[in-house]
Formats: sequence, C-alpha cells, structure tokens
Amino acid sequence: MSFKSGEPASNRSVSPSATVEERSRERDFLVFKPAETVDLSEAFFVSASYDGGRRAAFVKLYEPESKKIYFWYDNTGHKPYCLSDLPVEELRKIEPLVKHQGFDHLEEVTKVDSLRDKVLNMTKIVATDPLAIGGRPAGSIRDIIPKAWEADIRYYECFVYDRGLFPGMPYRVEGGSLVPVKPKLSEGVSKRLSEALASEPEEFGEFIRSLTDLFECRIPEFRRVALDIEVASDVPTRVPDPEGAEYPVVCATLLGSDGVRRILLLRREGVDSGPGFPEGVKVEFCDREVDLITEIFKALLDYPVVLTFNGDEFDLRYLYHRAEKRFKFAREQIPIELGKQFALLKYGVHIDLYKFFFNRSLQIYAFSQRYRENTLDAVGEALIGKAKIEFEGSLNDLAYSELAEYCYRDAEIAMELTTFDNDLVMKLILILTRISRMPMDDVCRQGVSSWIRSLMYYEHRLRNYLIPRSEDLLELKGMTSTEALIKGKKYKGAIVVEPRAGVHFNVSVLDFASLYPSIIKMYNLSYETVLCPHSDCRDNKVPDLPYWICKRRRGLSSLIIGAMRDLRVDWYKRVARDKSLPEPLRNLYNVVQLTLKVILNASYGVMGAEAFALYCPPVAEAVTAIGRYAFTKTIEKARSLGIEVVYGDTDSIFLEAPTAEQVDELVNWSREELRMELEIDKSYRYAAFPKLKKNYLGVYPDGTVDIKGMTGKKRNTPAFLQAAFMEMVRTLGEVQSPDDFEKARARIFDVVKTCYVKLKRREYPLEDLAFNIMISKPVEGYRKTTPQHVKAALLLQKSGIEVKPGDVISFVKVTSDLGVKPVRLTSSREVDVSKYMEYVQSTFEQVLDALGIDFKDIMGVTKLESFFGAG
DNA sequence: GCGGACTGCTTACCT
DNA sequence: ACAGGTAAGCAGTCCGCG
Repeated sequence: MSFKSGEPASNRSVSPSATVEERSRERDFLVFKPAETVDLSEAFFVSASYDGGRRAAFVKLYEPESKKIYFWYDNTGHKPYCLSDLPVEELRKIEPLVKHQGFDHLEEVTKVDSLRDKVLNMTKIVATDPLAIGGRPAGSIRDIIPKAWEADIRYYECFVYDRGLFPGMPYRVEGGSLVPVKPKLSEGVSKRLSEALASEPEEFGEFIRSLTDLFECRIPEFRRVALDIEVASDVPTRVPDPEGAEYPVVCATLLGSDGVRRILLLRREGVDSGPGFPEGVKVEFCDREVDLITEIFKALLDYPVVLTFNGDEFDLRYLYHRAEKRFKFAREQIPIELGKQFALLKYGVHIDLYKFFFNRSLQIYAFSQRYRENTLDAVGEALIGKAKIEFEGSLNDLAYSELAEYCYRDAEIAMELTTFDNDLVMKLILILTRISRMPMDDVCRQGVSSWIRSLMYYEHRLRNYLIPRSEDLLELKGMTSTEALIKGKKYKGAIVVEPRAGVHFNVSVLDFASLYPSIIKMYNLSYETVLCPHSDCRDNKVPDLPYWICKRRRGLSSLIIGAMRDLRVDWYKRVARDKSLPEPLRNLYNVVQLTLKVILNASYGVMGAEAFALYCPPVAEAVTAIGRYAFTKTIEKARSLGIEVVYGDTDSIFLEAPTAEQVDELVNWSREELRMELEIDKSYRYAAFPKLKKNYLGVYPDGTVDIKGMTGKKRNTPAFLQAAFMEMVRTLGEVQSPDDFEKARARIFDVVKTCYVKLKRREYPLEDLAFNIMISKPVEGYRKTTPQHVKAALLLQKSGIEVKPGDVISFVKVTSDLGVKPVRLTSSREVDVSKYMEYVQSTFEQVLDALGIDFKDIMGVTKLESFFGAG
C-alpha cells in the first residue's frame, strides 16, 4: 500500500472552528450511557462492579451473537454489609454507628463458626453504600464497631457470592431478572464423567459436580481489539510520563478480531512518507490529535474486550490524561475508568496482557517457563515467534510508514498472544474467571492468592460459614513449630537426597502425583481442621509435629483442593489426551486441566503466604511434614526392597536399574500403606549426577537429554558457553554404554579447547560473551552491596540509558577497574580472557565431575591458563 | 597493606 | 506478594601476619 492511499480520519465529528464549549458539547456522543436492560437469551457474565449513581451492583454481560456488552443492574435490593458479634441492642447503643450517614439497618443472623465448630448469633450491619462499610479514610462503619467480620470484601464480590453468581458463565435476562442458563452436557460425556469419578466419596461428589458444570460449559468467542499507541518525545530513551501526558499521540493501531485493521497517524510537519505501509491495513491521517484520540475512544466504546500490553500503566492512562489535560475532555467523555494501578473501561473489559503474562504462576505452569522477561518482545518471541520491530534513534525521526509499521506490529503481537493455540489465553482467562468467581478484569490483574481467596470466600458464603478474620486465625492456630533450613524462612520444607555422584544406567524416576494437593485431601488439611477444638481428635497426630487434625468434619480447603485434584487427575488430564473426542472439546479440556494445574500447584503455597487472606502457617507446615514423612518412608521401603536410590527431591525418587517387579511392589506398597499414588514419571538410559543437589543430566532412550540446574543451561550464562555446553550435551546423548564415554571424552576435550582458543583470539562477538542478569530493583535500591550487574547498570545510566526493574543487563567481564562493562559500551580488547577461562572450567567441571572425569585429565593440566601458557 | 576465611546479598534454579 | 531448598559468584568484613 502506498503513502497516498492513506486517507483522513473518517467520521470527523468535531468541527475545527468550534469554541471550546461547542466542541465539548459536540463530543457528548462519547459520554457512555449503558443501555437499559433488555431481555437476552444467552450472554456471558464477564465483569461486575458497583454503580454509585444507582447505588446498585451491576453485571456486564457479553452477548456472543451481537458481540456486544449488555448491562444488568441488581434489582434484588442487595446491600453492602459487615458482621458483628455484638447483639442488636448493643450495637444500637453505639451512636456513631446508628447515626452514620451510610447506616441502613441491623439484622440478626446465624453463622457457622468453623474455627470453633459452633453456630453463632451475629448481627449484620447493613449500609446504603459500600464506602460506608470501609474505604473512607476515617469514620467507616468497620472502624466504629469493636470487631468487624467480612468488612474487607469488595462490594461487587460480596454481591456475587451472596447471589451465587458465576462469573464467566452464561445467563439469560428474563423480565429484568438474571437467570443462569443451565449448560447441557452431552449424554456420552456425562456418562463417562460419572464413571470416571464413581469411586469419589459423596462428600466430594457434590462439589465436583458443581465444578464440572463450570468446566464443561462452552466458551464463547470474544470480539476484541488490540490497541497500541505511540507518543512523540524529545528524549528517545525515556518513556513519556502518562500522568503529565505532555507529548502528542502520533500513532495508534486498532487491530480487531473482526478483521478491522486501522492505523491512525497524526499529520506532522516535515515527516517523510517512508517505504510503505503494512499490507491490507487502513491508514488514516488525522490533522488534529484530538480527532485521533476521539477515534480511539469510539473503539473503546465499541469493542467488548480491549487488549493492550501495559495499558494499565501507559496507553490508557496516557490517553486519559492527554484527553483531559490537553483537550479538556470532561470525565464523562472519556470511556476509561482510572484506578491507582489499573485502567478499566466503562463499556467493555480491558485486558492488560502485561499483567497477565507477568503472573508467575501462569508463567511457570501454563506457559512452562517459555519466556522469562516480561516485555512484549520476549513474550511475543517465545510464544508466537514474533518480535518487535527494531529501529535506531528516536521515534520522532521515523517516517510515517515506519512508525505505522512499528506500532502495528505491537498491536499484532498483543492480538496474537490471545489467538495462538486456538485462543488459549482467552480460554484460560475465562476458565480462571469461573474457578475464582471473579470478574475477568480482576482475574487478569491479580495473582493466584486472590483467585483462591475468592473461591474460598464464595464457598464459605454458600455454606453460611463465617469468614474468619486473619488476626483470629493467627491467634488461634499460632505460628510454626519447625525451623527452616534457610535463614529467614518460616518453617521446614522438603527433603533433598544427597545424590550418589557418578553415572547410573537405567534410572527410573518415580514421583507422587501432585503430592501436596494429595496430602491436603488425604489428611483433611484446612485452617479449621488443623488444631481443631475437639478433644477426641487430639490423637490424630501429624507425624513429627505437635499438631492434630480433625476427625469429625471435612475441612473446606481439603474438600476444594481434593476435588480439583481428583477432577484433574481422573478426568481432565485423561480426556484432554483422548483422541476419540472431537478436537474442540479436547482443546477445552486441555485448558481446564492446565488451569487446574496452576491453581493446584499454588494451593499449598498460599497457606504459608502472609498475603493470603486465610494464611495459616500450621497447615502449610503440616503439608511439608507429611510430605517429608511419605518421602522418607518410600525411600526406606525402596532400599529395603534392594533398590538403589541414587537421588531424590521433594516428591521424586531416582532408582538405579530397578526391575519391573520391584517398581510394582513399591507402587503397591505406597498405595496401600501411604494411600498415595506413586507413578513412573520418566526413565533414563543413564543419568549423571555431580556431587551437587538439584543438578543432574539424564539421557532418555532416544538420546534427548534432560539437564537440570547446571550452570551451562542457566540463562545468565554467556551464549558462547551455553553453546559449547550444548555441544557437549549432544555428545553425551550419543553415549549408549559405559565404553562410549571414552569417545565422548575426546570430543569434550575438543569442545573445551576450541572454546579456549577462540577466547584467546578474541573471536567471539561481544554479545556471545555477555552475562545476562535481570535487575530486580531500581538501581538505587541496592544499598548493601553493588553486584556486578548493578555496576554495569550504573554505567548504562551514566551514558543516558534508562534502566528499570525487570530489565536484563548484558555485561562483559573486562580487565579494567570495575571488572565489568555493559556490552554496548565495550570493545573486544577490553575482555578479561582469563576470567572467562575460569568460567569455562567451572561450567564444564560440573558435568565432568559427574562423569568421573577430572578436568585436568582432559586438559592435561590443572588450569586452562597453564595449559596454554601464561595469559 | 594484603590475602584467606567467613558471612551476607543477589540471582537463578529445582520440586 | 504461592512455598522452601540449593548453588554460584561476588561484595564486604574481620583477622592475622611480627
């Protein structure tokens, strides 16, 4: 497409000559007014919030036919409240309460106190608006009464829990009422499902059924738009400040899932047209920035889902302030709702993919650590193989088409991050929404502890359980009684077995299928069951801990985590692999099992995390104690069966050449004695262990190699060394029998020697020599020491390059005073060759150590330096 | 004044 | 703001060394 085919913004709605007031009035079409509730046959609950004007909770419903958002306002008269243990008469005497502006009325209620296992009479303090309960700096109801329960729950969440609504699920609107659409399971599926879970005890059955309703339900396609803006700025290395919003928005891309591909460009003096615009894109030139912004705002009022990468912090925030400060938009004319740390939309749902992909649990368990840096570039490259477009110098100097291309690519990456693998990300979000019972916007912005908190709160309300106050939980259950091995940690964790250093052939690795969730289920662990109030439970001891566990009642977290574990292991994991099922169904099942994995893997961790609302250290401590117990018993049993245990970590044990009978016997023993499922996870042709824990190399029968923990594989290791290391690994993959190691040794010698020679001759490009270390704090935050990567970062800053937490600092070791220098500021002759040689040696020694080869045997001398003569 | 032994900090990894 | 356990490399400190 040529430059000329660009056209001015269509539908320009504000005439250039109008006065400020006239323009403002003309802009009123941007004022968002939710349509009155209409009847709908099926629409998906995507979000909820509170409308201060109407004093009611509302729900955003996505209707997949029209692909629009509809608003449903609560018409059941639900009101905000909190709970008190004081009787109504007592509360009436508290004047500041009853005279409180937002006070509505008092109600007597009963609640189940699961901590003390009894029913309580309590008083519900009902208010007219959520801020009256809490949230005002002073004088909130929760601060007036001596002790308030359930006063920290956001109002719309409270509403969702009380009304038993399920975010993410379909509803119909009928005569103004919100009615769930019962999803229909196909007969085949429902039959197989009940067979698969037939052995479940009934106490789990009911909860499992409620979960399958959520998971088996279809997921709609979301009409969405990816938005990216570019802002001019005089300082090329600095991101413009979104609060000040001083610079003009010069370009924006609106890339819709519906085929819309628009690039909006601000016409400026002296800008070249450039080589050409991306194919099939509508390029629109705006003479005035305000028109460009108006076009973006129209899209924000049109699309039910808006995707950005860092829109919370930048794009939407910038647009908001730019519109308000520079163009005097009234708040109502801006379709964005700004919070301290997020930017939401008045009409649809804003998904900030930066926040989503930044989530550690998702990063590790859903995307298997495929990306590490949280930049659009890194995530895009890793997941969809698409990188940002690079350019030299300032964005201001780009020609129109270059700027457009750059901006367009970013939007493209954002969109494709939600479309790859059959819309995996959108589906993940929706399934998470259903599990956590949280609005979609919140799910994308919050961590796993919030998801689990929300799920737990919901189940409390469903059962009329009083949600315990954090301080009561801590006081009643106490802290921990074990000592961690690591300074600063709260309690003892897992066991790592000292490896039998050397090479072992035919190694089988057994592990417990989700050990911690299984323990939580089997041992009935939950905050209310550990150290329960019943004297007859006191003999039900946790091994090696002064704790007992309730025998009378099923703990709520045990029920929830146990059910999810079984559902994943016995149903979703299996059907996700079942080729006889239609592809779309299998795809859904895979998303479900992935999501369950994310939640389950974190379920133990949150119990020991202070930030978790139901934080209960003894529970976390009991989990690891039982884990250690099962683990050591299993190792003892294996050894008693005559099996050599060469290594083990937490829940996995490495057995040297066990017979099939031995493995069977161990697995059966575990099932019967421990009531835990032990299974073969993997088998190695051989495995090599250095003396170090959490370090090994395992070769599968087909020659592929597993490497764990070794320096050569770490991402901060210089590329040249990683490559040399991988070269050695390939050689080791070819080793079939002990005799083959001789050949491998010669090859390894070559690899190391080549490395050395190239270092010496300074033949490696500097980038290959760079250590890449992430800086986790602002540079000024390093008070106690100044690590090398921070030294390099300081040098970068001095040269005018901005360094932010999360940036990866690439630096080279040099001979000059500081010892390090950022790659981009270094020349090849400065490199400290002998330092690199030491590094080569230590990296290779890790593996050679395991193979029983001395480094000096390979090189003939102790140190590389002496091998080649003094450096 | 310098180097070894030590501790602590920081990062990246394993389960 | 899910947990604890392990390793590497370096920064910084203390102490001995007549």
